[in-house]
Amino acid sequence: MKDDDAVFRALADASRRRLLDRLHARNGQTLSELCEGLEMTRQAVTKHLVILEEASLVATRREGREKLHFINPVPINAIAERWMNKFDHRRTQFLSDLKAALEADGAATTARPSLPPQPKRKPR
Amino acid sequence: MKDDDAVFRALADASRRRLLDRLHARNGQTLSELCEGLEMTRQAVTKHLVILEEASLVATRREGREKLHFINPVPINAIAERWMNKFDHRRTQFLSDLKAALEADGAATTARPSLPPQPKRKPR
DNA sequence: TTGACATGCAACTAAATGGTTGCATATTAG
DNA sequence: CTAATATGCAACCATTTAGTTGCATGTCAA
Repeated sequence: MKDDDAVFRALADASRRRLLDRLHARNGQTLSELCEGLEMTRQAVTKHLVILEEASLVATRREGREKLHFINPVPINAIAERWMNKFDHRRTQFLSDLKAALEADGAATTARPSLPPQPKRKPR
Repeated sequence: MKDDDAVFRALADASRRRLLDRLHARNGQTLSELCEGLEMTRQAVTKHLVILEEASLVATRREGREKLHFINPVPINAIAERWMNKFDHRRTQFLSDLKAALEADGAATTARPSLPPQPKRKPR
């Protein structure tokens, strides 16, 4: 699955996810419609949409002087499904690994994220 | 869901996804183990792992002089599930929108990505 | 036809990102 | 103890990225 990359990268940006949300709310919007109310230039939005297109997350059609944008649900579902399956059949295993790891006598970082800095033990 | 962002960004990089794959293959590996065979410095790998940790995709435990890394399947499943649901209940709608859009008399870009450049219609 | 509207293109900038090198520190094996 | 091993930290660098501005082009309505 080599061109997952484009999809992952496309989804990495919050503005682009917001654009997808907008299309999710109403499919087939024009560029200007998608720009409305965003604190971003039209050009910025254009660039985001291009990236979404290149990841095949959005398809476009020219309608006279305006460009309509449509969600393509396929790649996102494909990835979500693949990654879910990937982690799901081992999910309980991973969870018990994790639990064991965190409970072990070593104080896992992620479980206690904001511990005060441990006083450095005096060097030998 | 505000801290999806960290997860999406963490998953955006192919090296990090590869690290997750490695952990998926064998959970609880040390830093040096995770470095083996990668054409990347240990420091680079460390940075990637930190990003994965900050996204809570990986948890770590210190074991003597080595650091063990464990997959946390929760956030990735959460996101996958949420995005799948989001697009799934409208999936057929989106697909028919898409089909209609692509079939419309306008030649959609995404569907026919490598068309030869259309001869420009002569200007008025 | 003309002007307003919708989009496209290019050059530029600032900041984030992925990576490196060099050195410091902690732990374990002899 | 000492040396080898495992990791941590900081400064630095190159590239990518997200955004801007300015201008060009295409299309519609009056």
